[in-house]
Amino acid sequence: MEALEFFRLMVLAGFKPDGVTVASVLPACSHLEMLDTGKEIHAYALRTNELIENSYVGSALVDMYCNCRQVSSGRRVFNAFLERKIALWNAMITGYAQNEYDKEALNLFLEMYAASGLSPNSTTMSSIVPASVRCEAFSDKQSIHGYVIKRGLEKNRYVQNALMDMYSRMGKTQISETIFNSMEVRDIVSWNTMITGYVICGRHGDALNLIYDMQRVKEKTNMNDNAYDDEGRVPLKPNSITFMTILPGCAALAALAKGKEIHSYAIKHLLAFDVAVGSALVDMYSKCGCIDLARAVFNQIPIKNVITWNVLIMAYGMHGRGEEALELFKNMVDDGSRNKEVRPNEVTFIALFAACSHSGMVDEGLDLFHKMKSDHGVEPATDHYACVVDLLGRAGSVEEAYQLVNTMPSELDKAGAWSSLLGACRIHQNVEIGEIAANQLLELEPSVASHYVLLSNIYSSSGLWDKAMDVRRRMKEMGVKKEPGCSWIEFGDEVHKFLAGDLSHPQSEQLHEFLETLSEKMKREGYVPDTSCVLHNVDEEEKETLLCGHSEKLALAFGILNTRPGTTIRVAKNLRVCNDCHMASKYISKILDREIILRDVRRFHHFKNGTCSCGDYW
DNA sequence: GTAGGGTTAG
Repeated sequence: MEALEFFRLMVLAGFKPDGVTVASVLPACSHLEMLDTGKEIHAYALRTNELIENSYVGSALVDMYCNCRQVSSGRRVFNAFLERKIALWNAMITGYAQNEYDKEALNLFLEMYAASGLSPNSTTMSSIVPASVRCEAFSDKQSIHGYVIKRGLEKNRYVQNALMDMYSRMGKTQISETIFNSMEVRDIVSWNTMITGYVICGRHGDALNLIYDMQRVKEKTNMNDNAYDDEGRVPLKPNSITFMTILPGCAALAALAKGKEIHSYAIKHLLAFDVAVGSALVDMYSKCGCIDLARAVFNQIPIKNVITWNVLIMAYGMHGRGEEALELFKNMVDDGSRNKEVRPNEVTFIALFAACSHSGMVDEGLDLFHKMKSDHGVEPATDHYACVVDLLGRAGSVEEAYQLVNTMPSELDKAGAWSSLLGACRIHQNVEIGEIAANQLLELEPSVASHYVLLSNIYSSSGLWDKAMDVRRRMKEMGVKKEPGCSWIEFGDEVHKFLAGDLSHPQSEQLHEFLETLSEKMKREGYVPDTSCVLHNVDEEEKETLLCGHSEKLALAFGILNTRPGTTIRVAKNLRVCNDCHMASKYISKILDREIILRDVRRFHHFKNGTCSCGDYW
């Protein structure tokens, strides 16, 4: 800021800023995204031949325009230069790449090479590598590594970081590791890139280990000081990017113990109260089944934004606590009247409708839907319709839900709404409307497995076996495959995964035996296996066996067998929980006196003493 | 010049 003020004073006082002055004040405009001031300086430079022919001024102008997202203005400045130095080429290439004009960046790179005879340097390559990664038209990505070596740029930290990222995104984490391990100097970006690489390929344990290592290296470098960032400081403290990379991984895995460790690091590094990290923590706790911890973290974040609130509203909704979600929304609106950072947005309403839907609060949800535009300025979009159709349909008003789909504005995509409607028809066994919805969906999204599965289930639960088989056949013909059911549970340092009917787990035999004995005990208490979700053309006894192989039951059995009596069991699943597993979990919670927290793909089920927090409404 | 951006129904 001061630099800019100084510049103005200088001009006002009659001094003529030279190229050096202008080229050093422009980066300030660029950094602060002060486009108008930047334009003012550009206009000033245009009045002086000496200035506008200065290549450094040109590069700074290109950079300023591109940083203010005025890429075409940047290109005009670039074009005006006939004699182009490498800094000018780099400014334009980087400008393109940072605005994701990847093809343009690559074309300019080729042009630079062909037309000017200039050799790309490390700056050029650290923009070209990410641009080529994103650019689909550029297929032989790995060849760029060879090119980097040919140019002797493979020892540059920025280029190495960019290459590591490239390999991670190509699924070749091992090569990223090789580069990372070979680096003489690593900075925070190197570490974060490697951590991200591990998260991308699902190696969460390795990602976490790297955060440990990071802190050890920090101690080492404090002594010999061979790693530094741009300002020459020792940089190897995790930053907010580190935490935001790893926390969603913990959330997805429902890895509570790991999440808590990360939380303690975040506290240690004074980042737990950062709004972005804090929001990610709230989400992590919520998705690990700890709604009260999520609330506690939320309460401690001093400055919240709309995402922080949305995360918590969503969390209460997922846990079936709709009343509290609405209460939070009131607080949010209240807070938003003073702070425009927390005004409800389109995601807020999705979270609210989901919360109402999970808690059967139809009237409250509809009321919000009718007021969202008038009271909060949020236009109902296609996703909102899909949620409200779900809200109505799930509660049994299938006809009304159908009417809502029909009254949707024509410009909106209806696939989501049809899909909600189809789901409702499955729950309430409405063949007629289900067929209508399915016909639309099989037209719009012929390769989505769930549409076929839902329709087939609607038919078979109404005894229309032939039609059900027909849909299955059609699905097979289309080559559409259903995502296999998968459940997982954190145990010790690892997350154990189970697929439906999985026999690969080392304790597999023991788990199946245990489930069979348990099943007998449950039957004595009144449990009747619900075989309706097993569609195979097999007899009842075989259906029961198939049910025992459901992934959530296997994960649950694993948890019970490997933890002390009374320990709460937390299981997560990639699909919705099936009727029978839901029922069985209720019995198990009672017979074995265990709290079971089961997260399905949409919401939580807290089983305790024979009942579920969802009230059997899901 | 290189790393991420957290929340989203079915």
